[in-house]
Amino acid sequence: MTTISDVAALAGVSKATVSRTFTRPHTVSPETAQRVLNASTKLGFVPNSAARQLARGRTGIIALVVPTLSNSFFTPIISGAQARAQELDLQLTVAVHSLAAAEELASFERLSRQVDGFIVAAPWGTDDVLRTAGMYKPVVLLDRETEGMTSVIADTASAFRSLASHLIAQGHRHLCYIGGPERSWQDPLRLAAVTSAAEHLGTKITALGPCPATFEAGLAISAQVRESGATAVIPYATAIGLGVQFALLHAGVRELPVVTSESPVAEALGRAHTPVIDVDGEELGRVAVNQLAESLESPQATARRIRLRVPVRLDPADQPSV
Amino acid sequence: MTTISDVAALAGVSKATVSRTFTRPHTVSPETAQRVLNASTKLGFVPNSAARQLARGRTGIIALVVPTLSNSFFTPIISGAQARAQELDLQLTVAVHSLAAAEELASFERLSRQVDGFIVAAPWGTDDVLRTAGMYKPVVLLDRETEGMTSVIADTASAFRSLASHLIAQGHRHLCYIGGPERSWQDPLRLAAVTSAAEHLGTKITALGPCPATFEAGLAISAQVRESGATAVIPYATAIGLGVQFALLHAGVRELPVVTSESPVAEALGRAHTPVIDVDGEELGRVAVNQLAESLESPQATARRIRLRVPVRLDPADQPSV
DNA sequence: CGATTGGATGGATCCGGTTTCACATCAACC
DNA sequence: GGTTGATGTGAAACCGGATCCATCCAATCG
Repeated sequence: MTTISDVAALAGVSKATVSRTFTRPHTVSPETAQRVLNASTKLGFVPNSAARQLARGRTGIIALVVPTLSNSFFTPIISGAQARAQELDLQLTVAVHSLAAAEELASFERLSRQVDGFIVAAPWGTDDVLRTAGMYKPVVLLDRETEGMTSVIADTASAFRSLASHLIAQGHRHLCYIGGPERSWQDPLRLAAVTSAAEHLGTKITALGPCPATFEAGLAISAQVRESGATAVIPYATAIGLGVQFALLHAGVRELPVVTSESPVAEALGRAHTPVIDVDGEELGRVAVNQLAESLESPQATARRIRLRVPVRLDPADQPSV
Repeated sequence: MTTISDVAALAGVSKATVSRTFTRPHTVSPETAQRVLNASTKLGFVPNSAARQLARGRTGIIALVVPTLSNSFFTPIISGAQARAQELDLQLTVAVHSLAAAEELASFERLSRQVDGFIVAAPWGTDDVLRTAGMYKPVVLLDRETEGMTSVIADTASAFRSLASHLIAQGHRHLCYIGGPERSWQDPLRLAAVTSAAEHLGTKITALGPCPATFEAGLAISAQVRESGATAVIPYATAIGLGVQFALLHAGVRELPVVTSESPVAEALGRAHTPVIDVDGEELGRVAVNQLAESLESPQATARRIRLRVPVRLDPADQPSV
C-alpha cells in the first residue's frame, strides 16, 4: 500500500502538501499540485480511509435505515441514495431496522458511532424514537415528517387526491381506500386526501384497514374489498394493491381497477383505464442524501421539509398529468 | 467521547493495559482487568473504530455483494449474514453489483479498500472476474463454485433431482424445466439433475430458456410453457415460477403445478400436490459469514467448498423429505 | 527602498488506538 | 543463592493522514 509519504517523496514535497493537494487544492500552487497528482497516479495512491477518519473525526459513511428489504418500495430508494452518495464521495451502508421499538435504539446507537449521519425511512412508529435517534447524529427522515427534523417526503397525499378525482371523473361512484399499517404516518394524510376529494364530489367511499404494507395482507383483505361494493380501489401501498389484484384475479374478478405503481404484475393485468401513481424512489433517495450531506456541512442549520411532487397518470402509457 | 486514556487514568493503569484488557484479556491480571472494566463502563467507553482500524490494518467490515435487491432470493441471505456478522462483531455492508462486466471491477477495487473481505453472490458471469476480485481481499462465493475459491452453495441441483422424481411419482409424464439467465452457473447443474432424473424414469422433459430470474420473464415465457404440453413445471428460480403461475392464472389455467419456494403468491394459489423447494437463505448468509471470518483469521487456509442441503417438500404443510 | 502583506510550503503535532520491547517482580530450579 | 523463566506492566513507537504554526519568498505599498 502506498501512503502519503511515498507520494510526497516522489513528488519532492512534504506530506502536508500532498494532503492539501487532495483536501484543499486551492491552497497549493498549480504546478505543485500537478506534480503531486502525477506522483500519486503513478503510485496508484488511494488515501487510507481509517487514517482520514481518525484525523478528521468523521467516517465518511452514512447509513440508510429501512424497515425491510422485502418491500420493493425501498429498493429504488436504496439505488438512488447509493448513486448519489458515491457522487458525493460518501459511503452508504444500508441497515434494516424499523426503529419501532425502543430496544432497536441500542443497535442504532452502536451504528451511530460508525457513521456521520442517518437517513431514516420510518413509515410507522412514533416520533420520540426518531427524536432520540437525532440526538446522536444528523438525521434526515424519509417519507415522514416530524417537527424539528429535516425530512424528504413524496407528496403522495396530493397524488391520492388526484387519483380519487380521476376515478370519480371516470364515472366511479364508490371508492374503496385500504389503509396502511397501524400508526403509519402517511396513512391519515392519504385517507384524508381521498376522503375529502370524494366528499367534495359527492361520492361514496369505504375505508378499510389498517393493513400491513405487504402482498399477503392484500390477499387477505381482498374479500372485504369485494364486499364493500366499491368499483375502484385505492390502496395505501402498491404491495397491498398487488395482493388485492392477485386475489381478485384468482377469484375471477377482472373489472375492479386497483391503483398501484407501475409493476409487472399490474401490467400483466392489462389494466387500461386504471390510473397509476408514480413515486420516483430513486429521486427520493438522491434528495435525501443531498439533504444529509448539507446537514453534515452545517450541523446547526434549521430543519427543512422537502416535498417531492408525485405524478399521477391516467394510464401507464400516458404522459404525467396533474 | 471518552478515550482509552481517560479509562487508563481512572483505572490507574497505562493505555497499553487498557488496550490489552479488551483485545487480549488473558494477558492481564484478573484484578487489573476488573478495574479497567469498571472504569470503562463508568465512563461509557467505546473504542474508536477508526483508530482501531488504523492501528490494526483491518477495517472490521465485510461486504456482501449481490446482483440485485429486487429478487427476494437475496433478502433472507442478507438478513442471515447481517445477524451473524453482528455476532462476530463485524460490520456488514451490502453492495449491489453484478460483477458481470469488467468495468464493475473498478468499484469493486474501491470497495476493497474499505473492507476486510467479500461475500460475493454471482449467480452468473465468468470465473475470471471472480478470480480478479479474489486478488484484492479474501472472497467467499455464495451459491457458486469456482476452482480454488471458497464457496458456500445450496445444493439445489440435488433438490431439483428430487423434485423431478417426486413429480414423476405423482404421475406426471411430461415435465418442463425453465432455464435460468445466460451464463448462469447453477443452470446447467439443475438442468442436468432434472434431465437425468426424467430420463432415468422414462419421462419426457422440455427445457426452455434461457430466462432471466425475474417475475416479468416468467410472465413472458408462460406461453411457451403451455405450448410445451408439459403437466408440471420446474423453473430455475422462484421469481420465474411466480411469473408463470401468475400468467397461467390470468389465462384461466389452474391445473399446471409450478414448483417454487414457499411464497404468498404460491400459497394464494392453494396448490396442494405441488412440491416446494426450501432454500434456507438465512442459513446460507450465516454460513458464508462464518467462512469469511475464518478466511480472515487464517488467510492462507485452503479453499473450501461447502454445500448446504436443500430440503424438498411434497406439500407446504408437510415435514421436510428427501 | 524598507516595511507589509499574503500565498506557498514544511516541520511538528495530533487523532485514538495497537503492539513491540524493556523492565520489574516473583516463584521455581539446580 | 544466583539463574532461569513466566508473568504483568508501562513507555514509546507506530498506523496514515489532517492541520496548526512558523517560515520563506515575492508582490505590493507608503
